[in-house]
Amino acid sequence: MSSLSSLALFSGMTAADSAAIIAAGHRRMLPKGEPLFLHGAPLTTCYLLLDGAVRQCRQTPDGKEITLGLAGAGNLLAATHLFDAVDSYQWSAYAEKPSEVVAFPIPRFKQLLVAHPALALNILAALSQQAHLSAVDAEHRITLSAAQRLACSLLRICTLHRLNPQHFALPYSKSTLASTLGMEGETFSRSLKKLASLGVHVRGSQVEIRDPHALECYVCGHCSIADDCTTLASLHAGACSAKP
Amino acid sequence: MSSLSSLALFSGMTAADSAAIIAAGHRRMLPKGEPLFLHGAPLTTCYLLLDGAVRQCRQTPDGKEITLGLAGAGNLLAATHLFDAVDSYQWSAYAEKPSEVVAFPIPRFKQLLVAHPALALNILAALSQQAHLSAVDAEHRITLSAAQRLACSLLRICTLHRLNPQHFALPYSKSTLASTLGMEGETFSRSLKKLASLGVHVRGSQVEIRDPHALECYVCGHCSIADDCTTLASLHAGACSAKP
DNA sequence: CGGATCTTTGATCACAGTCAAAAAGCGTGG
DNA sequence: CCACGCTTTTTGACTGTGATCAAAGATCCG
Repeated sequence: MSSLSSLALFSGMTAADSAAIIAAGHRRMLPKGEPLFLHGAPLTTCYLLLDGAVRQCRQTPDGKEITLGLAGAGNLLAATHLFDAVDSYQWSAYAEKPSEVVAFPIPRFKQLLVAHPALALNILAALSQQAHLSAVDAEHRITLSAAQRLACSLLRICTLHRLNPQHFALPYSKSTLASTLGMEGETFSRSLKKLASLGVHVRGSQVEIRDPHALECYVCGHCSIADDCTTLASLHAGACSAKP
Repeated sequence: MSSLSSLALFSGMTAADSAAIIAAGHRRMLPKGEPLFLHGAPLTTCYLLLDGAVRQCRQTPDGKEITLGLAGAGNLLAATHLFDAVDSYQWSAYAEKPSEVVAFPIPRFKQLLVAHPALALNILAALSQQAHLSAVDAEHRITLSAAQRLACSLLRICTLHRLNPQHFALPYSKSTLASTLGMEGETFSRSLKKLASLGVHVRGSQVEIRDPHALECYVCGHCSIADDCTTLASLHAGACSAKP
């Protein structure tokens, strides 16, 4: 990794400290599609994702799969289990792209938490933010249509990856994105169609959002947390705007 | 309150310590229907619910209300905001029944956290558990039908309130329960009908679950976290079984 | 070029939301 | 004890959305 210090997990820490923490784990490459851990397996290790992407999911007894979320570089995986009183993984994690992780035995990582209070605080902040996001997500599933959720997701992708909404490539396959949004591939495809009238044009993985503001009106006017939406805030701040 | 020590928040602490914590806040009675705090208001206070029930909810700009959850005695309200970096409440809270709360100014409460590490750990455990529950809930909304979610909720009510499934009274109005489950009153009513064929009989607020095990099969066979379901575990342990 | 996977399109269906109206509870006051 | 008005719950008819199944197009990669 070029810069560990850019990871939120290490914010407010010295380069020496973050390097020492990384050194306490084992680096490992994970080919695409490989599991990092499996639902129900004994809980031994938590992982810091340095590069790539990991999909976390769960299966019901009757065979349906639910995608819980997609983790990117800088995310800590199975972090909630540090404070949980469980002894097995509560879901599975698979590499969505070839990924690089650092594996920490959980007891070892707990020692690190004690030794580095800033690390513990960063993790708490991340967990809290994540809880926030999943609450927003749950609400979206109730109040928004599939097309609106898709639109929200497109905007979020732009801000998160610092992409230019006027022209960018989807960072994941459409079916992966669909499952992240909790919808079927067919619905995803049809929803994209609906957004065409709002100036969203798609060819393959290339996306063009003619008027991000129009999309925003289409979505955020129905969202109860629009006031505190980080995506919205950075859109307005021009974090991913093309026009200089 | 008869016994503070029975609250999960104070588990592992001396009676003197928990009394001292309580003494740091202001006790207050809240009549039914009154707001405890409102979405968007400046974040000043967190609350410990000693008795009664509080419904937490949010409104979308176009007027829909989403119930986030129902808190009972022993719950800490706005606790996530202790670790969040927000300065206003992210949702509203209203007394569902006449309730008794202890109000803590947030800076004061943070001091208490430092002074009583056990308190901080209990709160973390509660937050973690709550995150877990809301994840389960989100999944249920995707994978289960309204009738199945209702059945799950009935079983959970029995275990949580230590009620006898063969004969108990609903602790909240049907419309409140419906909104907790994220469904309309009409759907709730119709779903109750569907459960009749599984031995669930309702007259007014009196419920009779002839065969809890049958209900369990109806629900949990489709749930990906059935293995680790606390409701299920206590059902099997006979925590609320009538037969001695 | 050929085979595999991913995506789109079409047709159909089931579920829960909506609107409207009837029925059941419930507390109040005569 | 009953009649009254109010709220909550139930029932009915209808609608919209997204899931499902099936098949046709794209796209990718050897």
